[in-house]
Amino acid sequence: MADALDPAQMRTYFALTEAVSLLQYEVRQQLQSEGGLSYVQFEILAKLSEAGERQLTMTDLADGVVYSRSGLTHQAGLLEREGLIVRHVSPDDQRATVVAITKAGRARVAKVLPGHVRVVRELLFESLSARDVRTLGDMMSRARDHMRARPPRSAAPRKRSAGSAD
Amino acid sequence: MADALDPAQMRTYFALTEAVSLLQYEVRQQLQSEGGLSYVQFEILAKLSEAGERQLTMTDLADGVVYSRSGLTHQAGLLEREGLIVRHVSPDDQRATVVAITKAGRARVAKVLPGHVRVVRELLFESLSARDVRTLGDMMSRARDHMRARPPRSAAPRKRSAGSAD
DNA sequence: TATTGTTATACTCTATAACTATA
DNA sequence: TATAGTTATAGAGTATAACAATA
Repeated sequence: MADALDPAQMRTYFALTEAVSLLQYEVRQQLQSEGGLSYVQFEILAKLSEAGERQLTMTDLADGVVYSRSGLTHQAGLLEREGLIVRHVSPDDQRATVVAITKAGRARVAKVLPGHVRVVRELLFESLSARDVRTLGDMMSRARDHMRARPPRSAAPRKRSAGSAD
Repeated sequence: MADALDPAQMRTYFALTEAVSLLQYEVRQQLQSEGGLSYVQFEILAKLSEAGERQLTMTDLADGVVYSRSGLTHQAGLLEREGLIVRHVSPDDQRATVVAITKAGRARVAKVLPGHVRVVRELLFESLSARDVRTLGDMMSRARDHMRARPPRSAAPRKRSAGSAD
């Protein structure tokens, strides 16, 4: 029977998806109610925050988020309209668009971050010991790297390398 | 500094969300391409499958999935139109709607399940030992129970108990 | 009066395809 | 010719509010 997971795997898979789903639900509620941000918008702002001096292009951003270019353009448009980011043509490559977070953008992140952290801490970390946190981090880092390394089975997710084999 | 997670927590949180996000993305792709099902639709069918003889109402279903009633009605409508489920008035309570999976519904689940399991196994479990699976299952079960037990902070998620406070 | 579920509606998210401009 | 990004557009998902029917 190849098309079944063993009981332990089933239990783990369900617990994982359910826990993460509950966590995501709360996180989204918090970001929306306290900062008027969708999760994706928060992710974009957070990435720009982290970047510091480094100039990020639209492609760099799309790289992190699992997202289509047009979707990112749309979200960037919304954020720009709110004055949270600015876009300008890259001096290095006229085709590229450099995205930067504004002061207002940083302020917005600062506004929602405490609540965000509070939710994550109360929901997720409150039930985990320091040792659990390390163990979970190790496992998930490994899993993430494994998934990232895995080449897409069939359709290339038009990320950067266009699949000529198709 | 209460509004920050320690480095280990940050790493764990990011790894967890990123890994799960990658996994969900692949799972969704697979369900859509192999069975024309959204994840929510698959969840509904899976729940009905598991239920066996037990009769589930719309409310029972909404209970499992984090979902509004109208959203569930919408999805149930789509599934019924495809002949994958049937709905009829409950004999016990005339207000309630009993939902049941059809033969075609079971067939659809059987059709997508192997691929679903394959994705989960290849992406998630391939990088985890049997011991990891148990450990992860324990932690996530604990976290899930903790989150389920937690009363909503402010707005009651109109599930069943209507919040009279506010 | 409270509960179950549906309907109408509107809004957001996301992706595809066509397009422009630059390398 | 390939790449970066935008635009137009269309479809799916989700939620709110108003509603009907039953408990």
